[in-house]
Amino acid sequence: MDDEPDEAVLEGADSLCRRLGVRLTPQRRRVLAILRASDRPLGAYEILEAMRDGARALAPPTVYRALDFLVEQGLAHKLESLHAFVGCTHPDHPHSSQFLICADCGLVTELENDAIARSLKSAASESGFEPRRPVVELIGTCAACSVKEGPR
Amino acid sequence: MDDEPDEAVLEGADSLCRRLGVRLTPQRRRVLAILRASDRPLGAYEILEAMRDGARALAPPTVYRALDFLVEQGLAHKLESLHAFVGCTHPDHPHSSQFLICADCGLVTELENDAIARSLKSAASESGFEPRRPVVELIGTCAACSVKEGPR
DNA sequence: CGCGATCCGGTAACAGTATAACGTAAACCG
DNA sequence: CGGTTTACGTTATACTGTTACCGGATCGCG
Repeated sequence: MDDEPDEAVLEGADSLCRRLGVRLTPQRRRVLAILRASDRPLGAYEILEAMRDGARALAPPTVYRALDFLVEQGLAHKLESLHAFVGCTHPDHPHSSQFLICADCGLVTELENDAIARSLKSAASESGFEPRRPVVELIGTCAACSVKEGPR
Repeated sequence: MDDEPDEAVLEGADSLCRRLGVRLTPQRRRVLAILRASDRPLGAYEILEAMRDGARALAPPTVYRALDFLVEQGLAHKLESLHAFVGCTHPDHPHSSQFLICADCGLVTELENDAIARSLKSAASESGFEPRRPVVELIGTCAACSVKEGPR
């Protein structure tokens, strides 16, 4: 059992932000830590709850601001179809990712598939469209759940 | 006053539903008409507003139920990143579509690109994932707006 | 026809997600 | 240091979507 690979990840985030010239404040770092510690996507209000400090509760904008920052820097992703957020599994380099979301067990897998990225990019440029933020989420059944439930 | 291509579209929807053995009730037909008459995605509450009949206002579930139906039959699509809905531009055959969403002017273009669909499907099956509902939305700048604003 | 099953839609209340607007403090930079 | 920008706390509120319950229409069938 590991002494937190988390801490290493967070230090990676620190150095990434230093490179980008942006500030990974304690608040933002904490939100990132919560996301990374979770094995599933978290809603903003779940994060809010996880951040509460005894009786003292934070307000939504605090968490939304931190999330905006993390998403902007590529340290986290928003899953539009779930209204939830995940920590990025490989934030070190810029990338466009895709998500496989199991409707049955909630498992989310982040892909970084070049063939998909390329086909998107080329379809967009055929229309003269300049993509900025791709949202690619496949909702379906993961391998484990397909087996469990049997082929339909 | 109307030779509206709309009426033709709605009749197409009628016959599609007959084929599918489902009922395109007046309520649902009306929501579809509103979507098709709009040149941009509409939120559920905008549709609600468009459906209001003088002083008499409908309640949200009415519209959400109609939208659920339309989306299920492929007559409309939900844009997850906008929390909004559009009428489908080619509902006649089952298809998985992709959307180009201009963050600047709001223009939304529906694509039906096989290369994208194939690359998604193959990436999914590599993971043993069985896709059911694809969500593919590219947020960026459309051709017209790219020109207007100039290359950055 | 009579009867149950099912589908559709009206209504009230509410749950969940996200933002606006405003103020204060801390960090950065000349 | 003084001015500017950035981050964060707080209140209130807007927007999006759902639960639960009910009555009426429609359909299948004996």
